[in-house]
Parts: sequence; C-alpha cells; structure tokens
Amino acid sequence: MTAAGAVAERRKSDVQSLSRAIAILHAFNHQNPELGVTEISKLVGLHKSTTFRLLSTLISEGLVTQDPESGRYRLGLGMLELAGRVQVHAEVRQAARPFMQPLAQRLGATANIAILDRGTSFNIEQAVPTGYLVINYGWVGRRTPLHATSTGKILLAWLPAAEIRAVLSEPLERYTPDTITSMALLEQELERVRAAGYAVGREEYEVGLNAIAAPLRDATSSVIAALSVSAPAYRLAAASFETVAGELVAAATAISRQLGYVP
Amino acid sequence: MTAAGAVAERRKSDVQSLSRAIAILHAFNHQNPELGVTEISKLVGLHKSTTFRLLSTLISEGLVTQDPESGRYRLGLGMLELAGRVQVHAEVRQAARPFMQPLAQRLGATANIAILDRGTSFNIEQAVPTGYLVINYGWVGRRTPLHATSTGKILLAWLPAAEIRAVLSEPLERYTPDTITSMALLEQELERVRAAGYAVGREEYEVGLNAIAAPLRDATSSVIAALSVSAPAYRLAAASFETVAGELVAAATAISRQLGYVP
DNA sequence: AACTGCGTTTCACTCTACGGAACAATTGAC
DNA sequence: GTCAATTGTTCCGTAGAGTGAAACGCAGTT
Repeated sequence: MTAAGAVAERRKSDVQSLSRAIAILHAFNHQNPELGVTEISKLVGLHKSTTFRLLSTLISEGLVTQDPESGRYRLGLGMLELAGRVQVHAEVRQAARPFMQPLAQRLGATANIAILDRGTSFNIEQAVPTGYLVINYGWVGRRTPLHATSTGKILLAWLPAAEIRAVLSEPLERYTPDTITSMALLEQELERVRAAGYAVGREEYEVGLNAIAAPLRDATSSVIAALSVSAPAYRLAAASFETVAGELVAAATAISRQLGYVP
Repeated sequence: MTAAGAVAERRKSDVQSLSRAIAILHAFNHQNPELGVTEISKLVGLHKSTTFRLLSTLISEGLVTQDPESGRYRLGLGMLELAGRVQVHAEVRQAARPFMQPLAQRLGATANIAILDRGTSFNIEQAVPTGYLVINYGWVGRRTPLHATSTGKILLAWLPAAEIRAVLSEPLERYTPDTITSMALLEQELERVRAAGYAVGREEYEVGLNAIAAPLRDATSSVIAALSVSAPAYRLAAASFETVAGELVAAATAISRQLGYVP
C-alpha cells in the first residue's frame, strides 16, 4: 500500500509530469482541503521546485487556486467545470433523479446512488431531504469500502463468487466496532442480501450512521448500481428497517423499469 | 479568440505536457461528451501520438475512461472524485443549500448560485423542483455570459464602473434576439437592477428560458454571489416576475444573514 | 482488393521538465 | 531585538523524458 496521496508507481508509457500533477490534485482531500507547496511536496514525494512548477501550471489552467493572503493552495473551480461534463452512467443518474428527492424527503434520509468502480463503492448521485439539520451532504464523488456499506454489499451480492474474492483481495478493514471484517461472515451477509433483496448497514462504516440499499438493474437484469438511503441511527432505527426497505425497493424497482428492466 | 478546446498559448514557466493534457480534458464538453483520439488531436492541435500518450496517462489516473467497444474516450469518474473536494466558496454553498430546494419547489423553478469567475458567471450550486419534466439540470460547473443572464447582471451591477468595463472588454455576444448587445443599454439595465434589488433575464440567453436573480452579500455588504431561479418562459412568465422576485429576494436576504450580512 | 480511416506502437532526437541551489520574505524561538 | 528555520519562489545547466514522424494492425468502404 502506497502512502495516501503519494505518486503511484509509474507505468513506463505514462507521461511523468502529468501523473505527478494528478498526484498533486489527489493530495487535496477532505482532511486537507488547503495545502502549502512544501506540504504537498512531502505528501506526494516530489521536489519542492517540481511541485511548485506543476502547481503554477494547474493554477493557470484553473484546476487549482491560491489564496492570495496565505499563499496556500486549494482545488479550483475548473475542477467543477470539468466534472459537470462527466457523462459516465448518465442514463442511471437521469433515470433515478426524479425519484430520489421525493424518496429522501419522505424517509427523512439522504438518498445516494453508487456504482462499483476500482474495488470501491463510488457515489455518483445524491438527494437530501429538506428540514433536517443533520444530513450527510457532499457524498457525490466519494468512495466507500464495499464490505462496510449497504451500497457496497448490494454491488457485491450479485457478483460471481470469483469476482467477489478478486475485488476483496485486501483484508477487510475495520472502521467501527460493527464492521464485518471476516470473509466468512461477509459471505453469509451477502447471502442474506440476495434473499431479502436489500442490504443494511448498521453503523458499520461510521458510528451513528445507518443505511439501507437496494439494487438497480438494467434491461439484462444485471445489477448496475445501488440506491441507498442513510440517516443518523436515531432517525433510521433498526425497528424501521423493514418498512423503509419496502419503500426503497419500490423506488429502486421503478428506476430499474426506466432502465429497461422487466421484473 | 483561440479555437474552442485548442491548447492555449504557453506561458514559458508552464509545464507543457500538463497544459496539453488539461486542454485535452477541456475538449470534452456538453456537445462532445465522447471523442476519439484523432478527433481530439485535431480539436486541441496536437500530434495524434502525443494525444494518445496523454490520454493513456489520464486513463490510468482515472480522469478519462475509454469505452471498451467503440474505443472512444470520455471524462471519467476520477473527475467527480476530485470535484467533490473543491472547497471554494464552501461557506456560501453551505449557507444557501437549506434554502434552495424549498425555494425551487415553491416556485417550480430551478435555483442556482453563481459567482464571478474569470469574466463569466460561474454556477456553483443548484436545486431543482420535483414533479416537473422540463427542468434545467446539470448547471453546476457551467459558465454563462455576464451580460446575457440574470446572475451575470447581479454580479456586474454592484461592481465599480471601471471593473465592469474591464470585465466586459470583448464585444457583447448575441445569443437570442433579446440579448442586450449594446454597452449603453446594459448600463441602463444595471442601473435598474441596482434600483430594484433584483435582475431579470427575459429569454436573453436561451429562447424560452426566463430567470430572476438576487444578490447574496457577506458581512462587509459586498455582493459575493447571485441566487437565481429559472424556468421555461411559460412557467415563469413576465406577469409573475414581481411576486417571484419578492420571494427570491427574501430567500437571498435570509442566506446573506447566514453569511453575516446585516441589512 | 485496394483504400481510407481508425487506435496503437515503436524509436531516435531534441527540447523540456527536472532538481540542486540560492532567493526574499515570514515566522518562531530565545 | 536577533538569529535560525521556515516558507514560497526563481534561476539554470543537464539529462532524460516527452515528442512527433512513421509504420503497425484492424475495420469498414469503395
């Protein structure tokens, strides 16, 4: 495992300076939204001078901005501009959108859509309910571990057994006391998910956060994404899991139909 | 004016390969969400071989994906991942968010927040009403011209006269028959905006699309962003402008208060 | 079958990106 | 107040990384 943010091992066909620049971009995360040149150069493992030159270029292209007072760096608006043009899984997002806000509103929970990408559950769409102070905003673009989230379980459950093991090659990391860290237990859990048609996450990724997820299927009946609702445990309590799951599965099925799925 | 997507003139301190790679990223836009190597190389003005190498690197870093069948390229999920970490104007976005969806819902219009960036009105946040088929989704990250949009007028109106002229150095482009293309008329319009406290866009950017915008102010009373609602002209008709503006200004004031503004 | 387009690979050359060193400007310690 | 240790930034000679011409294999047309 390479250090977080460090420039990855270079494939010889790759353009070095570009790989390094992207490593710099990845140095900015939710813990470090603002960094200095020296700080970045240490994180990424580059010479200070090289880091500075790459940063300067990123600035003149708008992908990074510099605070004029502190001199520190942040990701810039150009990033948003480019992200708005991402069309990946546009069909799913478009089909799901009309259903998500009403679902979130009625359940008083944050609704998310996640897909399987590079061995993680990747959130591509979100809707939040209005009128609540405690909501999980800003999950679009975030990756979450497959074994510790309800969406992850959905994305795993209908995969061929061989692929499941391939995806979970690394040991299952523990995030909370309730995280499933044993492969055997996880396989039992996935079996339950397949039988029930939905997955539950009981404070397995963050303490105090519960979630339920259901599969989104396309015309070939394959599971292509997971629709989830999540909320603080006191609002999405274990007692209500079954009724919430009913509504969630109904919404997921409606979206799947839009995608050509015939039950 | 350089051709759209073409690699900009290079500042000698910039890292060439990186600037070129970002030019490639910008070749993907809403008209061209999917491109081939040759196509990109022509758009950006680079050798096909160079384009290919840069694209390969962008792929291995996740910023671009390639359709395995067609072999064509698109922007990848890594773009979303990085965009989710953009913290620019986070205070405004956070303060505005709780007000936007309800506002959008009650008015049956799309709500947007835009800031002034690089001589354009840049959308940084959006909320859409549920229950409508015709809505303008996906405007986050989009730039719109200052002289042809309601948000643009707001962002201009309270700027020092010198800065207004600096920002509008280029001739005012026409987008629809109703676009204001004369500087004199625009200045009259801005005077009206200052007097009324809100701005109107009457099919000046897209035919059939109306919008109203109001200023968001911070603790120093400066206008830092614009809050707008927009909808098809038949839903947001001229007759309702005044009442809608009332609600909009009320919401904008409430958000401004969150930002420390004291009226 | 020849042709034209595509995405991809190879390779020798040269220009470009690199990193050591020095810069001015802050910051913090004493 | 001074000194030392940072910071972000600039300069420059060198080496190696990135470049672009050419050719590749493969589809789809003509």
